Amino acid sequence: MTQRVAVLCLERLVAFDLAIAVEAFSTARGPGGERLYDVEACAPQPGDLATTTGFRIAGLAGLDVLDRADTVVVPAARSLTEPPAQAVLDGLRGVVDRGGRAVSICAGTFALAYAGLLDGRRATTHWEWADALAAAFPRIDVDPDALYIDEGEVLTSAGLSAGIDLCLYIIRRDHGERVGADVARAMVAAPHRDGGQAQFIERALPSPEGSLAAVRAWALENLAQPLDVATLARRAAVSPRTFARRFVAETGTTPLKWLQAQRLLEARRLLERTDLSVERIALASGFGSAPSLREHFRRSLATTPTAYRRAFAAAPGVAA
DNA sequence: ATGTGGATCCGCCAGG
DNA sequence: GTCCTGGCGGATCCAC
Repeated sequence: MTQRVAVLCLERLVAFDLAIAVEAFSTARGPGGERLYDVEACAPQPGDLATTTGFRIAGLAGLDVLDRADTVVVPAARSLTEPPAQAVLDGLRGVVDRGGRAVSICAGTFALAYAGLLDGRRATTHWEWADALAAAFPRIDVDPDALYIDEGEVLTSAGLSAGIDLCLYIIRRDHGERVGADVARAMVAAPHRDGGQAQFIERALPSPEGSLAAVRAWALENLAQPLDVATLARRAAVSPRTFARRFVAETGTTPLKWLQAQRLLEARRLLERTDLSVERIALASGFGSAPSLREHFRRSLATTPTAYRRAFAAAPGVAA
């Protein structure tokens, strides 16, 4: 049941990206406190490796780790201005060919690109490298604005902290909202970028001038009722046009998309932690009807609310 | 499955 | 000249 995660380190590694993957996956715990991922860092040559920040990293396993990995994560590395060794490319492709998945953080996307895993697919990378990626690999549909992109067996993320978002997303997809939220809390990361409720609870400082954070917090408390841009704009005391513009600037997404993402998270939370009917949960999370909730589940999670609950609900007797 | 009315989004532009 | 605002129109998306 424990999934094997290999973190593939290449010369002149970005240490932060490595740490993201290692911390996130090795922090995830099941209901009994057991590790859900077995994380191992590897490199083309076992042993040690240079980072971009002066020090070296030691104790890395060899590429044979890839042969038994369910997931391979590639952090950024400066050496990726050139294609990695053939054995690295073969290893990456091998993971996907065996039904595993390949994940990249930041410029690690280049490794997946060199391996041909991104041809005909959407992908993202650090904004600073997006143009170079698109130029070098015309068959890849590069989206420089996305935080991360899920193409099923291949997932890519933008720079640095977007790697945290992606790892949390994967954990949440594998093991449900609750396990993801626990990892986020342990890492003191936002459970979902600019989403989730915990980050707004007992906010110590007043929101910065002009910020819409207070309106988002209010929206989170009122997800069950119909919310439209006009209503939110009125609460922010600006025109709908200005509200929409600021919203995108602050969150990187549009009001409706954000709202739907928050409602989906709430629905997942309720499915995992309560026995409420799907209909009740649909109403409580603001989807209005069970069919609407089902449609959103199908589109975003490729599953149904009932199947989701069966997979992720806390075992009976486990405290909520 | 398809259509329809309404909301949303986004480029554009004028005004402060 | 610059930045931000807010209104308009059309394409698109969404819910029913």
